[in-house]
Amino acid sequence: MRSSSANKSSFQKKELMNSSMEEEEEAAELRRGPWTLEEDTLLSHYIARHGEGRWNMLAKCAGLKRTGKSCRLRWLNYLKPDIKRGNLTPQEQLLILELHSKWGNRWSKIAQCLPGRTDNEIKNYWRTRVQKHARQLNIESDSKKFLDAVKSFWMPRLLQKIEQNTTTSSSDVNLKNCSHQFLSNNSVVPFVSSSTTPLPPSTIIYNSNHLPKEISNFSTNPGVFSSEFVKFCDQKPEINPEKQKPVLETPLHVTNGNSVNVYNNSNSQIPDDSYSYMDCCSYDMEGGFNLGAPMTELVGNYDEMYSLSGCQVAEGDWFTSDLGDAFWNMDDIWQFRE
DNA sequence: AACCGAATCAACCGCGTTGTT
DNA sequence: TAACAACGCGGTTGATTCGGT
Repeated sequence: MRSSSANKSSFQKKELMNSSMEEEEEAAELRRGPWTLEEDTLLSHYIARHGEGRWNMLAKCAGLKRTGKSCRLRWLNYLKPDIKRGNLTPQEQLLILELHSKWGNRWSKIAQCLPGRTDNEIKNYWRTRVQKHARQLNIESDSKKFLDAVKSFWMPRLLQKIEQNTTTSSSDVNLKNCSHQFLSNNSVVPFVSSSTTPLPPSTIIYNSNHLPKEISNFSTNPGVFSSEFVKFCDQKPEINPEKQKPVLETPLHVTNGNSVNVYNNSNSQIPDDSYSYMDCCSYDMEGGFNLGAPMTELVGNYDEMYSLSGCQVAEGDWFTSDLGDAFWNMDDIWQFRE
């Protein structure tokens, strides 16, 4: 990338000087700072006609006095039609927290799991909201301590918020309105139910790398999907041997976006390698979802950290008192400006 | 109404990676 | 295989907005 002009002929040197002067002139002409409406229109129209890519050339051909880099960024972060505007939903926040705990600052990777959200937006969310609270608590935001606090207080609160939204929302809210399905190739598509049966809005299924293999082998009726909250973790928790097996009092229905699959204890359909990733689930047999129903027993070490319904925390943990209060009082976390 | 600090977020920058010649 | 261009990512900056006094 970095070239030296040493050992060049005088002709070459002259050429280089000319080209660098041209570059300087070009650079002087280049616009910086906020984009104008006119520039946005130029860029959008050009991409609509010619597609994206080759950004430097695109910038010139479109008549934009911007760097290719700047055009790319403007398109990806702002102009692209599928960009989602507005505040992050509790579901999205929850996902960010979980994925960040797994992948760290891999913003673009995290963004791939949140359709319509950009890496920049997620990065900003993390820095302005999450890190802010870490600072307030005098904890390093990348420390285990903070991670524990997030898992123990923040995530349950988000889950609670999701539950609350579920109760207050209409029962015929379809899952497609508020959730996404994470497919095995890591791409994410909005869930579109083939059924007219109302689906619970809080269902999240993600990181299907670890979804049971059986999922694709089931032939099922999509209309019977009724798990209230099903979540799979990509990160294998430390398993308490005595608690390894999830207790499914009723069959568990899991959707991969295309079909619904049923698991239960009796026929051991949940493969050993996958049930341990099951974080929590609850199920209402009757097709609706029953928020009053007890949660099915949690699996893995997360159950010692919290339960979905009660947000219980093991006694004696360092964060249960003062710090816990600090977290509980972070009401701004749950405020969503419209 | 004016000021000021904090919060937010769009945009920039540097650098590593990937693709092309 | 080297050189270069383009791309993409993560960190940082700075303009704008918000909220309190």
